[in-house]
Amino acid sequence: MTEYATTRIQRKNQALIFEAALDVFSSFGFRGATLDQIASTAGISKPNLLYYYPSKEAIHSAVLTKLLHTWLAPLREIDENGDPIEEILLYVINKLHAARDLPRESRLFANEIVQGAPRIKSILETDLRHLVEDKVKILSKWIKQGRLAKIDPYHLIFSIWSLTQHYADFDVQVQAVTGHETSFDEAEVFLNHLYRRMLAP
Amino acid sequence: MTEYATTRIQRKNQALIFEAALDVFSSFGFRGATLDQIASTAGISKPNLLYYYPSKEAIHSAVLTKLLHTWLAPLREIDENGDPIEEILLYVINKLHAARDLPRESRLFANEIVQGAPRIKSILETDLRHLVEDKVKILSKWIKQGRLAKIDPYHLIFSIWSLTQHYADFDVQVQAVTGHETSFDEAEVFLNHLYRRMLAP
DNA sequence: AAAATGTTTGACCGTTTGGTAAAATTGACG
DNA sequence: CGTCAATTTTACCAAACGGTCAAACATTTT
Repeated sequence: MTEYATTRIQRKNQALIFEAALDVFSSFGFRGATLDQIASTAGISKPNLLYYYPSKEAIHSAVLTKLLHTWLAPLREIDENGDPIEEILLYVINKLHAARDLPRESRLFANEIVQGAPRIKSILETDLRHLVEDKVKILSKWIKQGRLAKIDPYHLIFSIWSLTQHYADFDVQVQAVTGHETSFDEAEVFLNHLYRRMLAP
Repeated sequence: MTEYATTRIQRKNQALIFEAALDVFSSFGFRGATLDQIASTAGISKPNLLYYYPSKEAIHSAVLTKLLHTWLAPLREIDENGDPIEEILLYVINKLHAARDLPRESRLFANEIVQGAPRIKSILETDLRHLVEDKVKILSKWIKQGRLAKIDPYHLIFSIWSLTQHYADFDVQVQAVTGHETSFDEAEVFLNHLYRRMLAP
């Protein structure tokens, strides 16, 4: 057995810890989460938890970095060679479905960013920034070609983030105001109307 | 002097505490804020802080309830007798200016809501819900009269909240991606385009 | 100026928190 | 089965936390 192999037990526990950490961090933020809570959610003891990760920071960091890729995947898919409006709408709908299906991931990042992103600021300034720059170039080209309305491509991307993630991050408010479970079908109809109207050249 | 009078010193300290609490709670959330931090920001000692408020919860609650009215003021101003699109755009711009001028207030509520609004859920379900119901009626009437596009009025309101507050709540991300201070003028142009296009009957 | 009231502080308390040490237990494997 | 490494637990620690208390200090009232 080599130095870097992971045992069956390690894999099982790391998966348990990951799920528990995502649960707890997304619900209470970094500061609000406790190791005891993560440990008991994972069904293990606190010292056992710290056998797998050296510190609370390390757990948080592991969860954030592992999920960042998943979280940005839909944006990567915007294809230069596709139809502008359909490509953007596909992104919008993919992000909306992500808000519906992965609300914990959404809240994890929301919690971090609303408090100044102290632990992922550098990633936002490099990886995310480069990715957005790439896509902004494509959007700008489309606009120049007259295939999209003349809008600021940065704000277009921000609008998609805010409108879709709102249904995950502020779901309690949405439910409190409407009085029932959030209807993602209604949201989809609404966003479809919004973006088709806004983006038409 | 009557039983309920406030002295000069009380007024001064309560103002200091309020500012400090808003600063700290909006930056770190309820759990992340500490009494020591609030006290030292206010320039007083912790026991002195607790001379004015009985507990951390009480400070947080005082700040939240005092600001809720301010925070909802722009929505109240939507006027049944005005021009639909202009009334809505006025609300959008007012909310955007609130995000620019009162980012602490915005983040205070964002922090609370993203973690499930444990301390203001009941207010959201009553006061906020009733206010929104009122305005939804007006919007529905406008739509029925053919003066607005056929959209879900609830989602219209949610979209305004998310698009405007995004510039306050997720400002670090916006700045990390663009590389410069957030331009609220650009945001205003963008939102103006978005809502005029979307709302036209 | 004295008394009464209002304000501030240092010292302290019990609990929670992130984290550690070492022993005990379990599992892998020849 | 025995041995060695991997895993888990018990008991614990120091710091940070929300909060208390009684005494000191300041201000207002008589």
